Amino acid sequence: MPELPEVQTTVNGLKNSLVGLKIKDIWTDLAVKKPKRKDYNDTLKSVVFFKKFKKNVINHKIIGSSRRAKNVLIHLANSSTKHRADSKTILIHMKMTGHLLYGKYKKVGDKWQPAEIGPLQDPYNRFIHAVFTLSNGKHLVFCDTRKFGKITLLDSPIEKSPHLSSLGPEPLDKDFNLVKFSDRLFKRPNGLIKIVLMDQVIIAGIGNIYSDEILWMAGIHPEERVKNIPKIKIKEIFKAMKIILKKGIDFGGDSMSDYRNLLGEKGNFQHHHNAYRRKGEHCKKRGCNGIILRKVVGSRSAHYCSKHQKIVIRL
DNA sequence: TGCAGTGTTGCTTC
DNA sequence: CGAAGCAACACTGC
Repeated sequence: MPELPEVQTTVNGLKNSLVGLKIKDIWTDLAVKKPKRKDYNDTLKSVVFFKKFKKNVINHKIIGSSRRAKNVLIHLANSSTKHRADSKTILIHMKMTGHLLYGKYKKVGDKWQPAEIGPLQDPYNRFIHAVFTLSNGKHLVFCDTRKFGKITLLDSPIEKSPHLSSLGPEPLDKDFNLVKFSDRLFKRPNGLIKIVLMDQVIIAGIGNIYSDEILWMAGIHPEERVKNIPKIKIKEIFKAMKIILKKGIDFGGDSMSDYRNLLGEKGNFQHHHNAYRRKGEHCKKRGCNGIILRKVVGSRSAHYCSKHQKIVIRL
């Protein structure tokens, strides 16, 4: 589930809790000799990579954390004071069901569990597949029900890495303005607006929940083709994008499903949905008496108002 | 009990 | 090149 606001919430937690600590050990049950997919070869799902990863990460100090698209980045201090280019960055992509947790953990048999009573014991915080032991005796834990998540290591400069190089601009960057936004969308003039908004090459960080909410606010049908959207409506989408993503961050992310923050607690954006997962309910837009519909668009489920999000008829 | 549905992405095919 | 479909995986909820 994690989209830009959820990843940002996790990164904010990492900045608060982890900076200055050293990584003392790493455990995972994901690594196998022969990964099923080529793209797993440089992730913790490969035994060979895991060995290399440990060598590069253990005893290194965490100096910061940041977000790029839906990726969590954990920046490590240089391994050598002589070679600046040595600095490494851990990249974690949570995909569908991953999240990072921080606290006291203990290993019981071949499973890890929280050592103390609290939010880390939430049922969705089981399924632990990687554990970083830190120099203060606490742990950074990666739990991921469906095991789609990706953990890898980047050399600097990180933007050159194939894991990041094809990503579009950050929607919340101050200098990402309406003209740039429009230029990005029109790289896919025939694309359906919902699918284009979620295309990480066009713009980074938007997924299914936030695209539904953005289009609801802008009053655009998810299957509208980019080339058919009038300029004034492009501006509405742009404004809605900035507002909705910031609101997501302000509410600490969306925990309608399994997302939890670094301390294992729920976010609150799910209480403020206007479209996502509201099928059959009344539209909340003032003066609108539409009903929220659900339709599969590009093999994703789209939610939109029957009345104020209609396809524009062009003559 | 069984099966449809689930936030993401990258690979393959056309 | 772009669009579409599926596979990676395992659980929840009807």
